[in-house]
Amino acid sequence: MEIERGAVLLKLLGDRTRLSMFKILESRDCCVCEFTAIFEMSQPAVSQHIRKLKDAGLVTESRKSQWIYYSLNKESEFYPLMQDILSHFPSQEENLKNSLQITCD
Amino acid sequence: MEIERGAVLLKLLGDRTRLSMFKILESRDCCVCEFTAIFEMSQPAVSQHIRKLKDAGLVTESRKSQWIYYSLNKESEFYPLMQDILSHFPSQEENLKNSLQITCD
DNA sequence: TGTGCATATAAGCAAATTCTTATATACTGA
DNA sequence: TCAGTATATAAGAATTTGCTTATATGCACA
Repeated sequence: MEIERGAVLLKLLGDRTRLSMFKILESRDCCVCEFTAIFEMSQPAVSQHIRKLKDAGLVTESRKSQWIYYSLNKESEFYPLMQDILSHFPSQEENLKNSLQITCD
Repeated sequence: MEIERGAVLLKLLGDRTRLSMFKILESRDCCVCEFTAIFEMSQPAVSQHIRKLKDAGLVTESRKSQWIYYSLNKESEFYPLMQDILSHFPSQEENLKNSLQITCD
């Protein structure tokens, strides 16, 4: 992988919120409203983070009626590196628990 | 490793110049004047990048008369992750060649 | 068709980032 | 001790980032 392009990926992962998002997406797909609950962050803020990931081809979206679920894009040239990086971090179960009572359905 | 602290490392690596520096330091120690030649970048700019790496404990320095050589800090808690990341990138031999005629000595 | 919820996007702002130039410090060797 | 080289640091400017608030779009369901 090119240094130039790799640096872009690493910069995207180099943000607390986005890194957590990735780690969560590693274990299950999520929609925006879940992230707003998990991170106690405004909906536009979450959408803007996701936009960056989508623009870089790191995540894919699939609409399920009102909701849009985001997943890690396993086809991305960055996916192997992403996996390696994520393996160094603990699962974000705690964060997920925080949002259990607010899960959208 | 904590997400919070990991994001700091990834942000530091998420810069084209610093990522190249890391990759070069993986194969050999370097001093500031070499980096200025390799990257065709001003000396203060290089020093400021290195300062960030040093502050995060990612590199160590050792003075050799006039020159200060920087090395990857193998004792850093981040070192295993750094290694994993760097393994995805090609060696920076080309950049090193560019500076061969300018090596300081 | 109209209302409500989920999401996207735009515009604006404050803070962070990355340079620049200027200057200070540390070492070497005549 | 002085001149030259290597490096660090400070201050300032331009750019980028990550939020905010306001508004638009898309879908579901009565």
